[in-house]
Amino acid sequence: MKRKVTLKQIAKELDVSISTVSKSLKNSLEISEDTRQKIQAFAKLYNYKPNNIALSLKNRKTKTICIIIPEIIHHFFATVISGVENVANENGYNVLVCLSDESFDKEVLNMEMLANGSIDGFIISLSKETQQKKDFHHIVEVINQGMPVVMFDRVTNDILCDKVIIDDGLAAFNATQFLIDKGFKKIALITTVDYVSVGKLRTQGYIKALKNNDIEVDENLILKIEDIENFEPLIENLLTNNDLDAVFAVNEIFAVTAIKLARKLNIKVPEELSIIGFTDGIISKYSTPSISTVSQNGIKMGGKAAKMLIERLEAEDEEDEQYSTEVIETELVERESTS
Amino acid sequence: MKRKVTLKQIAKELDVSISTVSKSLKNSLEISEDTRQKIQAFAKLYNYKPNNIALSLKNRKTKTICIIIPEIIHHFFATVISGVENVANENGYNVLVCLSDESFDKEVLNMEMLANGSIDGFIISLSKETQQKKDFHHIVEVINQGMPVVMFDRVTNDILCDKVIIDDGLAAFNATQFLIDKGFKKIALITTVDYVSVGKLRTQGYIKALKNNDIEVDENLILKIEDIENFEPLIENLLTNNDLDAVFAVNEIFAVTAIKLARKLNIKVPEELSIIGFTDGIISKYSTPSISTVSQNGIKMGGKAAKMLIERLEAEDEEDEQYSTEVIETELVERESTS
DNA sequence: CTGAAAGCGCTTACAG
DNA sequence: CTGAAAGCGCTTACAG
Repeated sequence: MKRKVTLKQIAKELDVSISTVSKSLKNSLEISEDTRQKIQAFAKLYNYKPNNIALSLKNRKTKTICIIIPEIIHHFFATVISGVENVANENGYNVLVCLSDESFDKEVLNMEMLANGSIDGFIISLSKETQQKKDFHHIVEVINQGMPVVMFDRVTNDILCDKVIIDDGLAAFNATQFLIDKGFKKIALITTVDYVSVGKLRTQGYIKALKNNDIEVDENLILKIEDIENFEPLIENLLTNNDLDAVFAVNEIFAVTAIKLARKLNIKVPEELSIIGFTDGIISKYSTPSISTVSQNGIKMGGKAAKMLIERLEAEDEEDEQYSTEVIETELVERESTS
Repeated sequence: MKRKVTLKQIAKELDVSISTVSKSLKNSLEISEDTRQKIQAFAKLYNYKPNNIALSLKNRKTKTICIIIPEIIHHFFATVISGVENVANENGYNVLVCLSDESFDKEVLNMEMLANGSIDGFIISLSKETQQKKDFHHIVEVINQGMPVVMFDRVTNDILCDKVIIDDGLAAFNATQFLIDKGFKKIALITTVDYVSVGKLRTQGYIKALKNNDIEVDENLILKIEDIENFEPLIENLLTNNDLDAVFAVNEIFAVTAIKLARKLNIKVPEELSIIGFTDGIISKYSTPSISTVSQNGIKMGGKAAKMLIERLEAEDEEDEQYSTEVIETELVERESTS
């Protein structure tokens, strides 16, 4: 077991100074061809690699960025990580992944712990609890310290920073319009409670589409789900008590659950009921029938977020306080659950 | 924008030495109650937090561990990350996630980049390509440098280190036996090529179960899939050309694809064909019919792996070179696709 | 062409 | 009770 070799050891071994070794390894012309070669050969032999931590301390940057997500189990977030990884690696950055588990405290803890020099910047999608509390002090603090933050998907207007989102309202509007164009009138919405930013926006898009087409908004057809555990009876009720034409669900789980319950209730999908989901994940693809859905390109979102963060990190002029919000386009993927 | 405050600045501001500040903040009894209080108050006011990088350099440990996985999109791996995060965080460790994308080169690059002081240890599941090449020099090197490595799921006997696995052979044996007990004789296997360690072991378990029950092993019923892209025709062939009683698939995707193709071919599942999958992921749960499967508790695997790594990191006596292999129990989850 | 010195931000054994 | 010094592993402006 040979420990990692350091400049100091090489210097001692070769009886030169540490500076000479350092410069030789960087191929500095200051050093004579001769000693350079000797030192480089020796270093290669001992497989010398500079210590990253020492470099980080010296350079005051770590070349690692952190992405904080609410849940890794959600396919969408896994997808975003993948996108972040790709462009981060391309640019020589490492990625630290933190899970908030939808908890405000864990989100705060993670940020505080890492803001002290461990990383160069954050990419974050807010936890539910944070969105509910509307307490963003931890993020503001980090930004005030001069550390760049890019928010994605679950963002807030209360914070000024770079953001990458989809147009949730428009996407929901389009999905609903798609159903209306098929001739459907009784279109139910299965959504989240309003404090989840994207859920609220999608609800608004749904309502707008109905109004635009002079269809009355029936509150009984709007199901806002709070508890992620026991929502099946609620959906079952919705399906049983209303003679629905179609359902628009704001995520995969709600959509696939609606499909399964419809089957149980002997409602044929798509013949008697059309269903559209949101997030083009693995469930939508492999469900039977497969689910038509609004695709949200997580890889692209993650890639864009990483790009924005890295550009800010490497910007020379720190004064450039022009934050921007990038909107990733979505598209409606038609599959078996509609028409 | 106030930059992070350092010990040096506090010392200057309060006109004491850096040592005094450092000690005061650690509540050292060496320092008088008085100055301690004064310094602590000041530090709190300026929200002083020690710089992690400096601590890492000083302590020669970073309190961060890295997990390298082949794919984050696989629900199972996402699940393992979650398990690692949990116990790592409980113990004050951060988690760096790296994706090898099943590529040998990316795996090597990731390890080499991080082995130079950035992290304290690795948790890794081998990429396909690495398993095919059987080239493990990067892992051996890291271990030789004294950095602990824990392998999970896709492991190799060629490396001595801590491991956490499931008994793939036994689990496959049990799943096959379960089908045999139902009275099925023509049981097909959809598996991976042999160089994927877990695929091979599962294949062996299947064969052993058949032999144990004096059922002839029919090579035509064993489908080894190499290409992850275009395997549907292969499965369709398998289903069409053999009058199967049951199918055992070594992962979710193969299982759900078999179900979808059976439906297309008008073969009723489970009435005419029973199907068992592997890995209790989200697809199995939400498929129609839902899929009976061998559950592989990723959270538990990840947690165990992290525990083993951290224990080794914090072991006093470095001489304890007793590596162990933990086996996580699996269970057969019965759902709609069987019987 | 080579090396001593200062510094990144911290800790701690040692002097006074 | 307080502080100067050395050190973690590196880089670089400055002397010689």
